[in-house]
Amino acid sequence: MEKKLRTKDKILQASVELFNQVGERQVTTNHIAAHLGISPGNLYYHFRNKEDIVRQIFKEYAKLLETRIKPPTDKAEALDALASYLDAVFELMWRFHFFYANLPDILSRDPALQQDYQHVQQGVLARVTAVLKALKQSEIIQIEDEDITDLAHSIKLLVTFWISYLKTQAPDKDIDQASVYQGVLKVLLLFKPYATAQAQPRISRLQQHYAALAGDATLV
Amino acid sequence: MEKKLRTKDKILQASVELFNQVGERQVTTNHIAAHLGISPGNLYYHFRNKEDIVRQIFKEYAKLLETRIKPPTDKAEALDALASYLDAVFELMWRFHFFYANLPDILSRDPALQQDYQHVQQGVLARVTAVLKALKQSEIIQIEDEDITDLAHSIKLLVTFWISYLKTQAPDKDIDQASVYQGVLKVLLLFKPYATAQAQPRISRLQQHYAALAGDATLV
DNA sequence: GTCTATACCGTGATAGAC
DNA sequence: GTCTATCACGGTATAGAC
Repeated sequence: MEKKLRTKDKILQASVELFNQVGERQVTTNHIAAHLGISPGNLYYHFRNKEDIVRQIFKEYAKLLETRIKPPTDKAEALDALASYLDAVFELMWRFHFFYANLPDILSRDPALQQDYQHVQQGVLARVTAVLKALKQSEIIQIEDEDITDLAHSIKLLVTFWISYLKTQAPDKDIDQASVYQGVLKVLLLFKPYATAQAQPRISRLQQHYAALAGDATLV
Repeated sequence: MEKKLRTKDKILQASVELFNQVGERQVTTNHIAAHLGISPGNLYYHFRNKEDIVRQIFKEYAKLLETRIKPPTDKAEALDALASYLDAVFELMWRFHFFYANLPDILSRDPALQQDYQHVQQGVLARVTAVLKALKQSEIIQIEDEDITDLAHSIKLLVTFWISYLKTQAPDKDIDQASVYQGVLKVLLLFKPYATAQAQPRISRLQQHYAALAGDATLV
């Protein structure tokens, strides 16, 4: 199956790889072509320019986001919805972490991508809000309605810039799965002060689950 | 007084101006020189390269940070210490917002700056932690000791990337003072769930204070 | 200290042969 | 579809005159 990738797909796949490894900004179309052993001209046959490549990668990302993060269906288990949400966040953050490492820069160079991004983000905000409301309804957290949107934004900001934060704190250390899980853990900690007494143990268990995956790495 | 600026200082001052206006990445040494009506060669007489300029600007920033954010002296008024801290954060965020708009990118291009930054950040973390402990001691917030460091990191992350977050949400809107104050307000909201019942009204007042400064702008 | 002129290089992108 | 040229451009940086 892998052998049957068309050049176009190989370019996309190699791009994600290189972007994640050394950062989107540092990777040029020449690098991508060289990495694949094809000519720059060939790359330009398949894509108009580098932005075009990034945009298509984002499309793939957005598609995954949509399929993986479903709105909570039944009110039965809000905490399960949260967990599945966190898993999805982790997966996407890891798979496309180059994107998270320099988001403002990437967006500022491509108005079209900006549009797409903002559209996706509106959906994300709605879903986060929905999860929060479900958690409140299930009496897992106790929060005033007017604070929900703010908390949702805080969560979104934390998720969006967790990788960037890591890079500012320890630029030499490569991003690995454990460090991404640390971000998931931090999100959980934003909830903690809102947790009801009865939900405390369940949240603690979730916390331990992700703590195990995050390893014992400590921030500098 | 202004007229007596030496060329070197004029370059620094113009650089900050341009960086804030259009972003550090887009501004070249040529732009800076042209903006001042001097030759590129002249600029290179005063600075080795652009990184050198950015580094010196950071030094100025770090100096201000140190003089403006003093560790809380007496335990008498922890909440005052917090307020003065928030004011200082605002001032620096506003004055050097180009720096906050693309931190990972700027740092990744200059290992020397990275070093300086990390050193400064260690001090910041210590001070935030000290303020949090003082707030706990004054019974303004209620928090477990083991959570303090995590909260400090969350606050630091929020402050560091607030401008970046704004830019991802609404890239076309220019950063103004009100939008920076919205970030200050968000920091305050991170505290809210930890506030003791007795401190609630005082925190609310602080909140209103910054809300007024932040205007009624709403996030997209 | 300041200028002009210039060399150098990487990047993005295209034309035209195969 | 793919390759081999090849270019224009902009940014960095330096040399040498004033």
